[in-house]
Amino acid sequence: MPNVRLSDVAKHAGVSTKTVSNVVRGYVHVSPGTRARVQRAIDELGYRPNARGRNLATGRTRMLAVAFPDLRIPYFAELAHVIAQVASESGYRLLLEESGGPEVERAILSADEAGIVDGVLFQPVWLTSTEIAQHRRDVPFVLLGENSAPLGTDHVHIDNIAAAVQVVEHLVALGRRRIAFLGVESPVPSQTSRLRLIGYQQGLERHGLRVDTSLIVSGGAADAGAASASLGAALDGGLAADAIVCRDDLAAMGALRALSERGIRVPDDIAITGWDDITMASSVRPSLTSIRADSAQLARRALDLLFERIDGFDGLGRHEVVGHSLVARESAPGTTS
Amino acid sequence: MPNVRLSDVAKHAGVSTKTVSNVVRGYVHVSPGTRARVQRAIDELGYRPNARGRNLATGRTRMLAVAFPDLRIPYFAELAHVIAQVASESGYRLLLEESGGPEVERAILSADEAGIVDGVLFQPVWLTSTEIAQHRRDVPFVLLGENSAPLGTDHVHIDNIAAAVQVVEHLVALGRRRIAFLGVESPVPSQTSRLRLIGYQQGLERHGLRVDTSLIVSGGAADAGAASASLGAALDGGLAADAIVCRDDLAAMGALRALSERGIRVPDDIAITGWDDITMASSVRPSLTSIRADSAQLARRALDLLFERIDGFDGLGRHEVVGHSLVARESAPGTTS
DNA sequence: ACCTATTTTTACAGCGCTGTAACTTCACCG
DNA sequence: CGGTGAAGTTACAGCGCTGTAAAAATAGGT
Repeated sequence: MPNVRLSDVAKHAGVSTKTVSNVVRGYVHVSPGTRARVQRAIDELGYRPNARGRNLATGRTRMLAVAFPDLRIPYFAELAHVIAQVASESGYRLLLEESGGPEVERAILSADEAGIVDGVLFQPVWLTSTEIAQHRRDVPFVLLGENSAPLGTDHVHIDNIAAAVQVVEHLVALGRRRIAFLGVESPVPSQTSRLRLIGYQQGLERHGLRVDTSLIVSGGAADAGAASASLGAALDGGLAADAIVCRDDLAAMGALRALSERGIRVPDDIAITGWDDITMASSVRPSLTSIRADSAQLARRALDLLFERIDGFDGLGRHEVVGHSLVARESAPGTTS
Repeated sequence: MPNVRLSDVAKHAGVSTKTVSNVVRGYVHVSPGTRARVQRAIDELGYRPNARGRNLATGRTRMLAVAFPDLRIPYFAELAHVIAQVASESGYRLLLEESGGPEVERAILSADEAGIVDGVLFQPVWLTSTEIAQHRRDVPFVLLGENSAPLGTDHVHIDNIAAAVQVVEHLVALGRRRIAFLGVESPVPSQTSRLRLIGYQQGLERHGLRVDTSLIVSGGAADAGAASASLGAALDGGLAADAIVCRDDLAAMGALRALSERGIRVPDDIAITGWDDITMASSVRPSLTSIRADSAQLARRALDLLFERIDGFDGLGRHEVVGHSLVARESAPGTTS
């Protein structure tokens, strides 16, 4: 059974192909009679519109790529979910692109094939703003996350520094004074970690606490196992802290494990905070105090900016900050609780 | 700057469009001289092949859809990651389709638009085999997971029943006798839960243990929070168990929390097993004994079957079983440890 | 130098659809 | 009852690429 085409339907219904197209597309100005006749032909022949033809004719695919480092990291998976939801409301589907390394990030930016997707949502981790700016790009894209973006590029993120300050203040309010930081990549910290560290530092300084580099533990970014090992080693090496700001929830979960193994109680002996508020954060014991980005808003804004670009907007890059909040849970309870 | 097309390159290089196409495609029979000349033209004009045109001409898109219930569930996110890896080795990209409900599952099966993807990997949860068989499908697809598949459809899965038996035997070897099961959906259990329950039951019977329905706790499938609540209520209601087989790792994590809240020690008082061996399983404390599907193999086989279908194979459905293993960890340690 | 076999290149006809612009039809009005 | 404008419909030219088949160029003998 050869595939049924628009023209077959047209012939069968005795109308022009364009009219069939109009019916399929739901164009308003089609008389009820014609519409019914065409619809019958469609049903009788079992016609299905072919997206490839349409894509070529319209120059659109109604697909967006989401380029995230690694879907196995819950934060990205959960964010992808939200983006998929919001995008589907506008009739867009999502193409997965796991970047997983600098080369792949570069490849995504300068994809040598056009026309696959209408736009890209990209969370760079390894690439710097300048490098991003250099790569030509024929597809509209919007950057997500903490990496600073070049002038011409849209960018949506939360205020990491402010959030980190907030975390420190939360801990200080709890009476903690020796506040460590866990999860800095080594030897080169990611931009994400950098910003969070800056906020951490600012938070300490704001309260007259000295920044003690021995309290900064590297290793274990977005990797609970590694975080557990790193923190474990640090603890065994004499790390004396009464709170730990973790770079992300996975690091925090690793921290929980390392502490539990050593009989250190959370939050009694050491308070812990995570970051991202992944679903799991509320289910572990103790549940994690964490920074939650307003991801619905993040997705909404990022897609709006992207859609504008797709529609031809070509102005300067817009940099948008979406809200975040500190969710206090057992690992570093609110002062009231 | 109007987009550069194949024909522009051809003109610029003084060759036919097909020759340019041959160069771009890496076709062997192109003389070095011509190839160089064309390549120069490509570089000079900044030409990028347009996928839409190619898709239409070839009738392929080199994209596959992965239709999973919910990416926020770590097992699916991690599986999607593996599939993406394997697929990309064959030059395929992945389109995300979160099914999230029976209607969407149905929509995915009988998608009324053709030509978006070359094939679909589908893990149905709500749809039954008969329903799946009824839906016409113009795109090749392969089913993943436990739901039984219709005769004409390929299907890759692990042996859930055997794995569940194995779990029970592991617990019995640990000396546990009152083995509960947590995470059955209510009122209608998913096929997944059904199979695991069957295996659970078989395992018990094999050791002369009575199946006690009061030990079967419903609620909390793939939802740690709900699992914690369900189990908590059961415990408070007098559930007396010395081991709990959880439907999945998320349920197990919920169980850990519920038990910890009540001061019940794991595994001393109650041993716990999970299922899926998500990344987190090894990082929580106690780490989770879990069933690990050989997901690399799962992805590999599923894609191979799918590729065969895409290449025109039209035989009966193949049903393949891939391996699994029980990973013993702290929550239900091996007898040797 | 001539013929055959092979490599390299080309012309051309689509793939299946939509945008444009123009055409036809029809209701409505003066 | 012709004129006007909107509603409904259509012909046609692509969108950018590749498959086919055949022509042109080259190589390999004798």
